[in-house]
Amino acid sequence: MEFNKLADALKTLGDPTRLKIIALLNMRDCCVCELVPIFGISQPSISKHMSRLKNADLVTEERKGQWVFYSLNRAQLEDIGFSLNHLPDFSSEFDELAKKGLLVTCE
Amino acid sequence: MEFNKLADALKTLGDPTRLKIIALLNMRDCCVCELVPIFGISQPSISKHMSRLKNADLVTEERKGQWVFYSLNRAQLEDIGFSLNHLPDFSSEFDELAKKGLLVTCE
DNA sequence: TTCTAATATAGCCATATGGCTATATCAATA
DNA sequence: TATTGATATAGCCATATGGCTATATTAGAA
Repeated sequence: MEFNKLADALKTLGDPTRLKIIALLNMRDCCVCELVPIFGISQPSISKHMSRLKNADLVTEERKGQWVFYSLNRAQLEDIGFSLNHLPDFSSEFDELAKKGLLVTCE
Repeated sequence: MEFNKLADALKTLGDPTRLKIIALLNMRDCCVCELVPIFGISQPSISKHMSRLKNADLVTEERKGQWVFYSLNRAQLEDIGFSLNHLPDFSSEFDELAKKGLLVTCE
């Protein structure tokens, strides 16, 4: 792992929105349209965050039909020495989504 | 650990200069006048970085005579889930300092 | 007390960043 | 094919950031 890439990965994690996205992905893969109502910011803003996370190799993407699902790259998180165990539990966000019928289940 | 403080600590680590300072402090406590020649940036710039690291509780300071020595706050690094084991070895920087007679030893 | 070395603070500037709206792209469906 | 829903990209704007110089502060030495 090149040093500047390590620093960039940490900087990328160091934004509250992106860090919470990481915490959410730790529980369940997500697509952009699920994250938008959770954060209450615009779809392009979420897309930009995902792009940045992807660029730092912290997440991977997989298209499923019209959705793009994002997953944690746990190997990369391991490589930069970051442990997910210290992140808060945001599972209630998914309960909220489910209540509103906004959970996207695929396959 | 409050979530925004966690994010701020990661963001603070995510600057190459500060991350290298953390790696250096992992080997040996340092004062500002040692870090200046290592990084080749101005003394106020180093001071500002130390101030930011201190503000994120990542380091502590202790004045010893005219010097201020900075130490890692290992408990805080533990709390944010960051492991020092993945940082490169920068011990040669101290060898260089020693060669130039710039190592500050106190007590 | 006066001078010097180490450190911190103030304030400037160019760049990066995180939000936004508008628009393009891509996949599924009518 | 035409439309609709999901996502990405382009480009704007206000704020944060990391460098700098100038200056203040603090501690030790002359």
